[in-house]
Amino acid sequence: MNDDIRGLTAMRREKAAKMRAKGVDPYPHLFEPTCSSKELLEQWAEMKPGEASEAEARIAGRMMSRRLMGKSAFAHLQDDAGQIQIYVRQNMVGDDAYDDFKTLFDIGDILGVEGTIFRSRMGELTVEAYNVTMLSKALRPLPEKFHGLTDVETRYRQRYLDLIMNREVRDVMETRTRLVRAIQGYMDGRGFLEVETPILQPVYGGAAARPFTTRHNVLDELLYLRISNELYLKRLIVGGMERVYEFSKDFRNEGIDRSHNPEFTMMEAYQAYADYETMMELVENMSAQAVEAAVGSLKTEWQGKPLDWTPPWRRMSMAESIQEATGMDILQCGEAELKAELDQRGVEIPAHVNSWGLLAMELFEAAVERHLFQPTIVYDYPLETSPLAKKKRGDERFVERFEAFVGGMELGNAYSELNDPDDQRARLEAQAVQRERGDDESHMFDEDFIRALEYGMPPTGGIGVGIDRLAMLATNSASIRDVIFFPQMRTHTP
RNA sequence: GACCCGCUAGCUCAGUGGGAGAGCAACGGACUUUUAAUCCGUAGGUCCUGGGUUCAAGUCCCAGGCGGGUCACCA
Repeated sequence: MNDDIRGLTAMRREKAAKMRAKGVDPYPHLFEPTCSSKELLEQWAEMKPGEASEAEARIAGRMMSRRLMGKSAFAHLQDDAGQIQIYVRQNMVGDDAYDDFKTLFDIGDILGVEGTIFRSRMGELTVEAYNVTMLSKALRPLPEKFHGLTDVETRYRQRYLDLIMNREVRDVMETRTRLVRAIQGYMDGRGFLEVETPILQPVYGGAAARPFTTRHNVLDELLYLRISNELYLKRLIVGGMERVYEFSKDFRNEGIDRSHNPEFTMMEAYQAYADYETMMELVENMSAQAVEAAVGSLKTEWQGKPLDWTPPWRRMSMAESIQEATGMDILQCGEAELKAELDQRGVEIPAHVNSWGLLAMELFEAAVERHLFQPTIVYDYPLETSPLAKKKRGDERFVERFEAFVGGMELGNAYSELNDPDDQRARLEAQAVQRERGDDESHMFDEDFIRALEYGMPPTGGIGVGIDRLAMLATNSASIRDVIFFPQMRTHTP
């Protein structure tokens, strides 16, 4: 934003110019370190304070601190693996080089150092330099060394600065990557094939949400950024690919809060010749295995309370869960009683919530969902809530659907997938009616998807798991912004 | 979208209607095992923006911006 931060940037630019005047490039092309800070620290772990070695090392990193003491100086370099101290002595590097280090180098610069190993009297392993090279001159100053960078807005908007100053950020993101790797390993091991399906879709579906829109110029067509990849993965099941999964970046044009980012990651999986009970076992075992691989334990902490991922998870029907929380048996209640209970709880009922099933869902969300702390599977949802799920065997008021809740958040959603094309057509037509009544999040009608089902889809179980939320839970991060490198922010208008 | 809180030096933060401050970073000087190095000195401000009240506004009021939180929305 500021071209010159109170003269600090201009001063650093001048230093770069002075280097160029001496024939030294402040942005040289290559420097090849022989080891990392971490490797050195491990290799010399046994060295005692005051000891020195002839062994040489070449390291590189960002100078994070510096202590100038006349004719010698200590500094810390930070690299990918951590930090290591360097020692620069005038009669070792030479008068000119030492003077450059003092006057032309700044905290924040990226340096290359060649030197020998010793451990200081105070016990810190140190590289004594005989050569210090500027690898990249930093024109902007780093935040203060002790308090670092804490302003959350700056941390999100300038994540690179956050990463330089706050090591925990990278630890969280590394855990996230380990989760993803572990899930891929789990799914691959069960014979699933990882696939990719379109992000740009002419008809969006697979979820109830408002989409982002865009336009293809040459086709002159309106396109939607996917809110889900469900209908494409089911087309693959129709095509005879019996086990598929995809890590899908989905986009939903809704509010932003601690557990919602407009662009987020969902892992969806579909398995032929399976149903929602198969998926219950899958989500428990997959999540548990991923969490254990990522953080080393099945027992984690979430917002001050212990969380135990060990399968099997608690299971109850939605009706049971409502009865437990409110004492009401929704199976014995009509719409009027549900409405009365919602009124009493101060819940405003949206216009499109106009049936027993939708009212029951409303009550579940208001009274139960946020209290499901330990991993819990809630199954059998009212028919109207899920146009893509099969009706429940033996009770057609419900569908074979479950959601998994952890820490009061929805982690996953699964069905015995609807494969009767005529039933599917009827359900999507009912959604169209809902849409006309003002529910702008109801499903679009996807003619080609119906056509695919008309060729025959085997009985199938499917599931979607929120990867950002799993990462939040595994790393005890209170906000989804802490597990996404670049969370959505309003554009600054100066 | 509603309500609450925050926004002061590069960073972290004090600031009681009347002189805009500290620490770190920077700049100059001393110092060859320091590590929040130490010591002496210097410079650095759109107090988020715009109005208003007042003799006087960083401080009080109104509107707006950005962020955080709570709620609403949220397959």
